[in-house]
Amino acid sequence: MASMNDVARRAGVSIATVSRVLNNSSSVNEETRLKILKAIKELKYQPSRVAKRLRSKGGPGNLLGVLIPDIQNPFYVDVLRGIEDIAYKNNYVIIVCNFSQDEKKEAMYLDILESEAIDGLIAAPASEDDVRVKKMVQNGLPVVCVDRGLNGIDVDVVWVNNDAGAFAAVDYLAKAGYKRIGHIAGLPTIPSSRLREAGYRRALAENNLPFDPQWLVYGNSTYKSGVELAEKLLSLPTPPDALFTGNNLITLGALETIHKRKLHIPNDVAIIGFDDMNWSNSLNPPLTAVRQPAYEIGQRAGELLIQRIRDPKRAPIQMTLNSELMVRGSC
Amino acid sequence: MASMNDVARRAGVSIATVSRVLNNSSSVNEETRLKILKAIKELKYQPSRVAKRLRSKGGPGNLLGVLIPDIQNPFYVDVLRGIEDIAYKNNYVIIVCNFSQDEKKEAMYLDILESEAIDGLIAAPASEDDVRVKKMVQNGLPVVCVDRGLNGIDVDVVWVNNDAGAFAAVDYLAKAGYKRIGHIAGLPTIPSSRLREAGYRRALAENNLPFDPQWLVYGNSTYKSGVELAEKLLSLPTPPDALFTGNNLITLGALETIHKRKLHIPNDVAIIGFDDMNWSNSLNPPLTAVRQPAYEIGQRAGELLIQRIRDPKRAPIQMTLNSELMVRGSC
DNA sequence: GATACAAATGTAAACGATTTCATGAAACAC
DNA sequence: GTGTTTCATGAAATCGTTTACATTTGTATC
Repeated sequence: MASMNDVARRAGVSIATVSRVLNNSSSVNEETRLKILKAIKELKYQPSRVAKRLRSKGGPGNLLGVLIPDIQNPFYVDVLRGIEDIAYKNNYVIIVCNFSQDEKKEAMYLDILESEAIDGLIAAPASEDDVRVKKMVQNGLPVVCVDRGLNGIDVDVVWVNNDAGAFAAVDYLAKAGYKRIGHIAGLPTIPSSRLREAGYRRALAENNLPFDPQWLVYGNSTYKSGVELAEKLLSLPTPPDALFTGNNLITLGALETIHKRKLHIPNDVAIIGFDDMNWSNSLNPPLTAVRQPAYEIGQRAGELLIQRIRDPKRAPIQMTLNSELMVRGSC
Repeated sequence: MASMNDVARRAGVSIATVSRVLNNSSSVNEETRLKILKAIKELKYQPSRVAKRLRSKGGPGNLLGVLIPDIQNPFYVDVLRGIEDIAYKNNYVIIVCNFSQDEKKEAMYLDILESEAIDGLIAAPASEDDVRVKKMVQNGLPVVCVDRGLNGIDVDVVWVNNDAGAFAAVDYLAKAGYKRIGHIAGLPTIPSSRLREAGYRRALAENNLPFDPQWLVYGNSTYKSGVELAEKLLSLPTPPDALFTGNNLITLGALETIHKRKLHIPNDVAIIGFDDMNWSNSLNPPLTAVRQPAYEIGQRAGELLIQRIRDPKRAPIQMTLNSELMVRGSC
């Protein structure tokens, strides 16, 4: 790899001049300018982003960190896609850190990101009291949260109205005549899980349905937890006649259990899931789901982050996107 | 962020000694050693990976590039997971480059990766004649290919036996009595697509089924292409009575079309897909599919890459994992 | 007691860029 | 002709490491 020095030598100028041409920072004679450009082409010179990053901290290192809790979850993959699209368009690359809901792994990744001198971070923190992420914000690193906020700290957030989305789903079930609506919730440490649970409870209350604690179970937001908790609910003496599942993976896991038990949806048990997938229509039966605009969440987060990198003093924005109930055949 | 200089000052030694302690590269007095460790702790010093990478090229910068064609494809997400697991265990982080099957974007990303001074690359190149990836191999960068190889270049590859997997699927359909087996193939520029097509043709031949070109269509391996090409095949005067779909997304797209047309699987049309998903069982009906061990592919690729970084002269390995036909209800 | 060697540490150059400051030449005003 | 700008460029410091080389001290060898 040719360095700036090689280019300078070849063009017969100093590296300072080369740098000036590259950043057209100040006036340089047109003739030398062309000489330098020629040399750059001939040597196929490419500036080293590493050197640039080391030298000008706080300057544009063009590197972002993305911290997500579970890359198996299609929701985060879509968010990631949105981020990547925006990042790429702005000449940023992203380091993907999947911490698999493991706080130790999360901490390790945050250390590394700091050490990599990233320009900004998009994170779905492990909890809203996530000390490590909070500290990074306080240290002045541009941060945008997705799906979850941070307690007591003003930070950009992009999310959906989880409470309203959950309410819409459960309300729909109630109005459709289901009386024993169960809920498989995600990790209670995750704010969005709690908000969805709140929506669930509120919908029960407003429809005068009793809340029965045995029908509310908590898992860790994985496929496996969906399988097992559905098993648990459906084995009850009086099992729910409808399920509201807290996310993508839980839904798919629950479906697995329902099918294994040869139960008919929606006659034996109805189901509405939080998170839509573009193949929800091909499920058996087509799944009714609360759609989060995941890709768009990623895009918005990416845009906010790049904005904040350029203007660190902009006041924090909390962006709430709308969820939408996609009614299909599963209830 | 504290630097090595700060540590040195605090411990009353020179930065060289600090560096020696950190890399325990040569003997340093136990007493000063402890002093330094204490200073490191007090200052919460963390070495800068950027500076390290700049200084010692070829040394361990602990940064890998991953170049994948389509992050929407669950197959690659699983591969990515496998890579990430291994990378994380070895203190590497990965820059994820999703080029969305766009060669220009791929080229741009490769430039950037070079400029980021990555230690190694795991790539699913756009084609087996991918000039840019080839050049990186020739330049001595450790590279492992997944899912696809490179023509005329000896390079580590991890993939499955695509031909055999496809054969097994189509052979199964034939033996089950289907006579008009259609195939929605992926991009013919992708080696794995061609191998799957070869397996398809071979299975037809060995079962004495005529090959009808109108039942073989090519798309770009996306969900959308699955929707549209299934539409095309099923609109033929004599439509296929069974479909073999070339990948994950094509399968899901084809299912969408089949359901939209209210066709019954497998009575109206049977389907076997390449690529399994852990929720295949929840599809309508449970999907028969050729399973690729995607997560394991990622792990193996990660291991090979780290090996190669440590020993660049090791002879290239081509690792072929087994695919498996998961028979369920869709045929 | 001079020489040699090992251990412990420091000095300074390098990696590849950016950026401040200095310098020289040309242009202009008086 | 001297002084002041302006334009074009170069020299050198800097970012935070690693590492080749130099230096100091203590100890073993003859």
